[in-house]
Amino acid sequence: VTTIHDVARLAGVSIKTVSNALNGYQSMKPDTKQRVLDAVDQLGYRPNSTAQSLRTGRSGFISLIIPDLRNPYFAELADSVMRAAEAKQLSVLIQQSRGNRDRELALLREARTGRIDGVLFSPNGMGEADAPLLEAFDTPMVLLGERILNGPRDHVTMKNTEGTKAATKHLLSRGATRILAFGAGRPTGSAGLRLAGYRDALKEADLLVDDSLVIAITDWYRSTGAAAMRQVLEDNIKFDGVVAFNDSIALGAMRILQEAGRKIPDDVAMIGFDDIDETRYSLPTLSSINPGRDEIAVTAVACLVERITKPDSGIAPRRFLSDFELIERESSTVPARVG
Amino acid sequence: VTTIHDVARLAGVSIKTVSNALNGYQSMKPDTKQRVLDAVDQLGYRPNSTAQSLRTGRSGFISLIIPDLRNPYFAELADSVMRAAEAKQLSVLIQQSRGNRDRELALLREARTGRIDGVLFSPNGMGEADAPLLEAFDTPMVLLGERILNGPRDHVTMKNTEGTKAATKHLLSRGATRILAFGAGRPTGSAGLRLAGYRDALKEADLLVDDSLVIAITDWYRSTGAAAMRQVLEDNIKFDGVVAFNDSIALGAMRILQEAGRKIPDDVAMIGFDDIDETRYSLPTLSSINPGRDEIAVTAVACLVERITKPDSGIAPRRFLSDFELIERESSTVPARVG
DNA sequence: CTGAAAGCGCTTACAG
DNA sequence: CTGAAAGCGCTTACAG
Repeated sequence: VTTIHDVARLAGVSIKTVSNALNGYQSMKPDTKQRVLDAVDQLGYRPNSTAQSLRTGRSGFISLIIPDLRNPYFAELADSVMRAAEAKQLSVLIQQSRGNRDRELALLREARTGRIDGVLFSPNGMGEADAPLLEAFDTPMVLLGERILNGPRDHVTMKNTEGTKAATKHLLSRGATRILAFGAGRPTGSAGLRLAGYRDALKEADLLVDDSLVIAITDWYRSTGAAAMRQVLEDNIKFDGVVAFNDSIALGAMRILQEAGRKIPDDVAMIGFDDIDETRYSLPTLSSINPGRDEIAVTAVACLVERITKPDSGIAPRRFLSDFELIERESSTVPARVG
Repeated sequence: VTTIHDVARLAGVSIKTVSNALNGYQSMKPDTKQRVLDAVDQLGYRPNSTAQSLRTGRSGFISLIIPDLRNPYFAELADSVMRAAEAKQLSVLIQQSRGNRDRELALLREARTGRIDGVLFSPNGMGEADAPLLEAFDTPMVLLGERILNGPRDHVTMKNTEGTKAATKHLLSRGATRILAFGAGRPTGSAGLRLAGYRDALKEADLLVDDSLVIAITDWYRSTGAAAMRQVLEDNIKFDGVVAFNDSIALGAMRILQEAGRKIPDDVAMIGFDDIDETRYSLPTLSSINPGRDEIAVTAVACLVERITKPDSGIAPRRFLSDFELIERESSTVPARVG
């Protein structure tokens, strides 16, 4: 392999001059610089980034710890984060915790071995009670998601409550009167926050919450959404709108409704949450709340970069909420477009 | 930060002894070792992996270059690769080429800066014609996918032809007589190979290929599958089976069929290809060809590790084909299970 | 504007 | 069984 010494020798300068020419520090005599650059080209020299890393203390890597890449939401988040990081010349190391608390802790510990400049952490196994543990990790860190809301770290998340509130109002404005809150479950985390938004919207419209319309679903997959909707139909619950707390359960429910002969949006108007790619491909396409994934990614990366570059700025943990956007698609359009 | 020198000082030994104790080389006096380990614990010392990397010439990172993480097939491949790599103590750096040839070349070049031990490359922008270019990269590399079949590198892929052949025979054995080859397109790559399998199966059954049953779809998404199926219905083509060349187009087509009142599998039996997670959640669940993604991942990683550890073994490029498995689900079951 | 030298934190022949 | 020292390939004060 060719090193900086080979280049220096060929160009007839010291290695310092090679380094300067490549990194653009200081002003140099133009022809010296050119000679170096020519030598670099001729040898096909590429600086060894491990050595740069050891010397500068920066690797240019950040890690993104998420539960599972097979979950479309996280795959898309990862994509957004990679784009945001690229703009800052950072590479992203995706790590899957599989929702396992021990793995999360192990990954956090691993981040301290110097090959990673900072961590974007979306906890899943760890919860609010573990917040104090995070202080033990001196790695720059930004938290994502709703599992740890009051940790000792910067936190970037979305407007869960405002999002479902807007979704609910949207269906109300389309004439729906009996709307399912589809996906309630644990009182904490996203589910609780999103249910609160549903309640807020009804309250503002001077409507009472009918508890039989609040449908519990703990894990939010296509299959659990389908199963829950099957049960709703069996229980003969009357409804003309569905605010689903994520897109997957909405898509699962949609198929069941259609098989039962209910037209969407004519008989039942639907809206999901997350705005995953699939919502653009389903039939009908699914209205959804875009929680601002790109903004979350950009903000989180910017925050992390700040923590990395100013490790002891003494700035207290900050909270950021991205703006959401209601995306209207066929599933809640009146009158219904023909597919 | 604490370094190996701090540990050595506290334990009253040289840094070499600390290194030995941690890496388990050679036999050591047990109590010396214990003293070192105690010091490590007490200081919370973790070796700096960048320094290790510079010294040993290994980073423990491999990169996986894929077109797009938002494509479920690649998200799942990435997951499989990460598992396989973890078993070999390697971390995976996922890089998205977005199907762009220039980006692919840039990522390949970047891999030569020393922070990456080897590359798992699934070309998309680059094609067969670019195969010679790959020789310019001295990085250990294993090719995935069907874009470059005869490159100068190890290649791990799946039994495309055999898979669709089995799928087609499966539907024939279920009584289907007019089966769509759903997703033909470019003659090269997966589409061509999979169409060949369809033809093989018909030939073995002494059936002629009816060209009106060969449906062209260039890009394989849910939406393009839906559109193609709409067209098929409009054209009034008679059929009672669908061999889809991937799962996404099958899922898109499925919805259109159901909206048109066709029962699956009673009126139309269906099978896809890839066995993505979604096939387990759709209604009906979708039969599919599992192309052996885990085996591909394990083989590719093993191959790459061999190339990394024996860079000049002089072994010629090798080809591996994973075994496939036909997964029967509701969409091709006779008689139909009730969902 | 450029060179000689130190040092980032490790591992590993080389001695003893 | 362990220590002193070299060196992986860079960047960056320190001189000149």
